[in-house]
Amino acid sequence: MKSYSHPASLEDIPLVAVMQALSDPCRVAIVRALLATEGRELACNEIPLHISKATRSHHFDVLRDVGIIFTRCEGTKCLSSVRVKELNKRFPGLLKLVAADS
Amino acid sequence: MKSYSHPASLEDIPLVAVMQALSDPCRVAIVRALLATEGRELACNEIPLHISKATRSHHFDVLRDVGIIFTRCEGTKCLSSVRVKELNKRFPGLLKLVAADS
DNA sequence: CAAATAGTTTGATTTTTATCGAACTTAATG
DNA sequence: CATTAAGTTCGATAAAAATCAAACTATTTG
Repeated sequence: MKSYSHPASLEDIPLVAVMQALSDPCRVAIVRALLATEGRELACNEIPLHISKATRSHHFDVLRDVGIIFTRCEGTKCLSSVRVKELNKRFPGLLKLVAADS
Repeated sequence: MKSYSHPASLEDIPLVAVMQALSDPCRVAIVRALLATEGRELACNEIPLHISKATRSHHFDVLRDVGIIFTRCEGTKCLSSVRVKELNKRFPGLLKLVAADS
């Protein structure tokens, strides 16, 4: 079973790193889709994106590496969710910004 | 006399564009320095950065293009400030996030 | 006016990032 | 057990971004 490595604490994540992670339309779409489920987890391919699965996998990596999402495996699926509480603590206002329609 | 073009309204600026602009440490340093003056303007070279003046000029361009800063010329200097009001309207919480020590 | 100051522009280079296809792994399922 | 489903990893490519030196422009100042 695959398992992912996540930053334990968001304290050491620099702001620029999360900005960089959120500077791609696909990744913002992912985060928004996850936020829209109100806590439910989503598998990678449950989010409609016009990219290959390799690229999709890459974008999830980027989001995971900076602590924006948490991913766990279940069977052949990997389910992700936004690390809402921790993000709100570390970067208050960020998620609200992302969730806004803009 | 040089003059700059600024986006008139921030309405059309996508979130990802400002995220991208703020995903560089130099640029975040610039914005923070400007915010720290509480409304006063700063010339490009009044902000300590370990980069050439060409690169510096480039970073100001990027910030200006997405509507984060406003620049006007006075003599040989170009004075910049953060478009606080407009940013707070368009992206509430963003500047607070940037200003935070992190 | 010559020199200094402040910044821009250009052209080149390097680094980073996004992207994909193909081969692979792991788990569920007929 | 063969197949399908869901992702990952690799290697390659292409696009975007950061960086600089050098030459340039415009303005102030001695």
